[in-house]
Amino acid sequence: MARRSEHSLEELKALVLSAAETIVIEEGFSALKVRTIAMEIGYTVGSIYMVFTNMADLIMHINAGTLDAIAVQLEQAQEECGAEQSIQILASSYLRYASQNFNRWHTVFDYSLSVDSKITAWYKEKVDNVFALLEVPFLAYAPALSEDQRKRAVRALWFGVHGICALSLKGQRDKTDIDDIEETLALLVKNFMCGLTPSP
Amino acid sequence: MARRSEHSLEELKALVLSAAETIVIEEGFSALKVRTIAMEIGYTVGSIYMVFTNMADLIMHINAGTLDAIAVQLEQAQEECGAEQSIQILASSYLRYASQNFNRWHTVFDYSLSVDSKITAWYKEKVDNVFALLEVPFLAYAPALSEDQRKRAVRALWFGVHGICALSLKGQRDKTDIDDIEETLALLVKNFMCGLTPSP
DNA sequence: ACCTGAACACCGTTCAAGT
DNA sequence: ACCTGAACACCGTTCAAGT
Repeated sequence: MARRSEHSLEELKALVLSAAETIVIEEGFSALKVRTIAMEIGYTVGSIYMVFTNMADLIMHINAGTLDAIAVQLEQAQEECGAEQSIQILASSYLRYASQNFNRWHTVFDYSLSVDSKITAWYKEKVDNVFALLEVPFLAYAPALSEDQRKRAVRALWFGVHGICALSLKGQRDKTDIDDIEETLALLVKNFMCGLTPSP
Repeated sequence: MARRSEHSLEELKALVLSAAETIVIEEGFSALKVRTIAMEIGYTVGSIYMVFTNMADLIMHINAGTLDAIAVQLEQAQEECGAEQSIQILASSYLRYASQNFNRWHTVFDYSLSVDSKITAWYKEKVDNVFALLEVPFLAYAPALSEDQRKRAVRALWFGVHGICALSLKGQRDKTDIDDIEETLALLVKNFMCGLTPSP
């Protein structure tokens, strides 16, 4: 065989990425294997290494797509309302995304721990993009804060929101569970915002 | 060979667990392999399966020890002071443990995701034990809260504290980094506590 | 009864060989 | 130039065989 040339390298890369995303979404990160991807797209294992340097590279691209999807979800959630409610809505939206796309969402944080400083600039940009979305309502809520103070406040609250999502979404996830997590999330946001501006 | 009988099964189990803990502490979870453990204690792979049903079982025992160590660290940190400062100290102590024992600490949360509802009662008890420690200062700080409200507040703040530790401790961890994380942690705690009791 | 170690069914990655 | 697939160096787990 060899020399099929049915797809360009770019097309092949897209095929691999798409198949890999489907596997992660449907079966989770632990089900992602080179041989499975190859079978799924009708190529052999070697071909995957033509378009991705290794699994870590492929996973980083999967996670980049997830970060984009998270940004889209957060953008869509924006409404005309007060700054505190904006932040509440962003937190709820983040929880909703994490809950409805658990495997995909989880892979982002599962993986970045094993990367060891190989995070590229374009990837970091996608992370920053999500954080930039979160900063907006903070600017409206507490305009008196310095940029450093605001960035720290965003980090504190958002890492906190993520922590609640991550640790809460481990067990079974039915509708009542999600409502309960959302209530915990709302408590964190409410208390935090209250402390951020003692005299509104 | 065979029939060495140099150690009882209990002693063997302790040997395996101790060697495994050392590997996790020194090289991290990803370096933990049955063959390495076996070599380290002078037995062969098969012996490990005499005392642990599989790797998941062994890891759960490693994590149980880590949870105990966290509880000890939090207990030792207790001081004679106000309730809010107590919580600040607990949060700092948790960060200190996570930072100084990163590999071991990280394994607890790395792993529990892949367990799939196989968490035994005695393990859950160790988790509850840590949470019980955290509840104490909340009882002093906001005695008016119902038990449900207090438990939710503890979850909200502590999952938040954990989130900050987990996401912040990924990059390089030098002393200035830790100070920065501690400041973020303190902001979360301060704001949260302020919101918890609007009129103290 | 205790312990071995070969065997099995997996992994990710490479690269000489084909067209 | 593109693609294969055998080969390599790993994994966790099992279990017939030894003493």
